Amino acid sequence: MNKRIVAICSLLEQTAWHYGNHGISEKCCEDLSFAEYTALKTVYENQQSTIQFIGYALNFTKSGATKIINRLEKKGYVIRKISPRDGRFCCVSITDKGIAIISRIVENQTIQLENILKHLTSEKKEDIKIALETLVSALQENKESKPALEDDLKGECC
Amino acid sequence: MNKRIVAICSLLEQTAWHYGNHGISEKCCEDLSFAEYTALKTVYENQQSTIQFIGYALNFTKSGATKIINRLEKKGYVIRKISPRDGRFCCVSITDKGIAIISRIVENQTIQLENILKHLTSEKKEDIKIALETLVSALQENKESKPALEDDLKGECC
DNA sequence: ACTAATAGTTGACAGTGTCAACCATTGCTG
DNA sequence: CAGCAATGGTTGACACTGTCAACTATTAGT
Repeated sequence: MNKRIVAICSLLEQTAWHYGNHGISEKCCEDLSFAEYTALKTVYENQQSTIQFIGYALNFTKSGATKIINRLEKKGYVIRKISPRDGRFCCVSITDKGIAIISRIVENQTIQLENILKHLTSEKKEDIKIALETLVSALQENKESKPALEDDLKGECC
Repeated sequence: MNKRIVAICSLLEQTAWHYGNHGISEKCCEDLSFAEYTALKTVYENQQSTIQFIGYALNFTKSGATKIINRLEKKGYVIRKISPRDGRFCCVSITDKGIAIISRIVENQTIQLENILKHLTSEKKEDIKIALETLVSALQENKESKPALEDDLKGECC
């Protein structure tokens, strides 16, 4: 077994734990869980997302997606609209309040991470960024794409 | 706000999501959740861990740690023993069955990750590894250490 | 011995995602 | 155009899982 890959795997798990629900959420997600924050960010980055799209992005079932959007709507961070083009679809978009909290959270996390990485040289930070980019895009490619979703619903369901 | 740090933050969140409960667990953790797997790995790497130590490693309360060890014990992956040195302590150690499942999971994940990263050159993989190492050790340093735990209980409570 | 501190356990509870069944809308077919 | 299948979304029952607060048991200090 390739030792380097094993090591990367283990490192990824550690960062995942740090950045998952048990590292981040309590400190800087205000009234959002990590899942809710991720969902909200998805909506933020893909205006007029459908419920299915959000579910796909989070690896949730559609009912899971419905519920998380319910919570976000109740808290005032997103709004639902029925698509005029096709009454079955639901267009979820972020509110100003939603944008505000996303900004605050990103800012907080950035400050924290900046502090954690403060001892590293600029080059090292750049290396980390590039490495993560490579990794994430490799992960993305690996995720089997649902063409129907990708093509049809990319930000224009309304 | 430092754009590079913001980017790293976002990338970390994405990998965290991939490697957290919603990416990994269903595919290769058999009958273990990601949390249980992490706990088991902690026990594996720190024989004779106390409950508190496991809780600390996972960012769980001690009652959370108790429960996760309960589950692992019921499944036969760890055993409890009361410390002969101090009857308040609980020494948790991994069983052969536990070692076996850890090995299987690590192997599966390695194969998966190997596949995901197969298009990258050896140098790039090395870069990723080094970058993650830097990051993880920076994260580790940041985690305020509980000296009492660290000194007293490191693998020798029994 | 009495008291305080510490390790661990327990039960009630809340948050959260899945499953299966359901409704509503649309599109296809004869 | 009627009927039916396909699709998007919602709902309620459920199970899992971690926290909180209260508890027991053991040890250490005076």
